[in-house]
Amino acid sequence: MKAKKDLTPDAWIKAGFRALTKGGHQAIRAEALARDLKASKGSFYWHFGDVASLQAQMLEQWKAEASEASIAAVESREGSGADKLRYLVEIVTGDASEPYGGLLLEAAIRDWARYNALAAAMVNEVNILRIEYLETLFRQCGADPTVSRRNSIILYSALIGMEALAHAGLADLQKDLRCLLEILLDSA
Amino acid sequence: MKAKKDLTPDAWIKAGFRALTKGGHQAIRAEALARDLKASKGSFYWHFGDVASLQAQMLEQWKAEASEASIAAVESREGSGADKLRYLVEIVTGDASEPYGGLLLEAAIRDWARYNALAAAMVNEVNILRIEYLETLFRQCGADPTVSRRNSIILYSALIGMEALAHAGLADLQKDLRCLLEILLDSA
DNA sequence: TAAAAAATATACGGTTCCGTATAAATCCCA
DNA sequence: TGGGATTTATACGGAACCGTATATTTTTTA
Repeated sequence: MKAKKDLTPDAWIKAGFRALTKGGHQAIRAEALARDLKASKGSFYWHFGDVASLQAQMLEQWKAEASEASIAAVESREGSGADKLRYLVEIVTGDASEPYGGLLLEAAIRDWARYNALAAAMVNEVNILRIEYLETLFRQCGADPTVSRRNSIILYSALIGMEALAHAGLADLQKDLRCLLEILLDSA
Repeated sequence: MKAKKDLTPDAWIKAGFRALTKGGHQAIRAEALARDLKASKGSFYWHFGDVASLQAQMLEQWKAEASEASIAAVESREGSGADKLRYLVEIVTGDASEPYGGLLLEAAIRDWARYNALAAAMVNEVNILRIEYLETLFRQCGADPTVSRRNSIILYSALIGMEALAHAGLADLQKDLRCLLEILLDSA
């Protein structure tokens, strides 16, 4: 009468993200995930051809969500470009649901991208979309295209770098990034 | 007539840094390093008790060098605080002059720190020293302590983040960081 | 309700690594 | 030049993993 475990591919993908966040991309292993799900790797290999296939699906899923989530939240609000930028910073740095929001996962994926071409491609696509979106917001503040692009790169870079410092308490992600935003908005 | 290979501990440490830069911290493995050095792992285990011991020595060595190299180069020069900051940005983004392969190695160690307590401790120490040094330079520019600290964190964070973007050509490390520095210097 | 399909479990051979034990080579020096 | 110390190589057992092959169980359906 034991129920089938009903492991969907998505359950494995979620386990993959857990492993990735906790142990880095090398921790995404069929047998380790099976242990996590209290299943056997036979089950894993029924759903996926190999580990690389799971990883590819993880990256696809991340790309789809990472590109849209925050942007959609900001765009659903009315306000000036500066307001949207401020709100975006709050969302991205606040995000109390998970510890440091998706930033821990983001960092793990960024690390992954250093040693894997597919991950690098995905991260690059996401980076481009986000920077382009930031550009549009800075332009809405009246900055010219060159400055908008520069500001976007600076703000986005600082977010990435601050996350690493914030863990050790060296930076206050929310406060420091907010501060940088105001400096950039004033510098035009 | 074969000469003894005369592998010093340092040769293994250098091989460790090569592996780290190329494949991440998981690539620091006794047998892999032995292959790289065309030696056997028996030799490795004569010099080191285990892999963790090699890793610890790598981190110690990196910490010692990373804390001093750039700072010493800047301090050997005469000039205002702003001049020193500009020169520091040039040096650090120039990459080629950096010991141990520069920013790529740094990034690999930062990744390592996410999953290893000792690496995290070392990176934290280095971060603190660097940020404190940046603070002194900003104060020499006339900024008050609070602003100096904020600027230091922002500049340092942006360096870390931009390195990731620069690989894909999304950022021009030297140009964009130089630009940020000027914005920070003006914002006071 | 029995056969087919779907999902999971187990068993296997192969690879790579770890760390130890032991053998072999090389160097030093008395 | 020969024996002890140093350094490197080889051989071993054990662990974790991959991917496949083969049961076994559960669900569906005819």
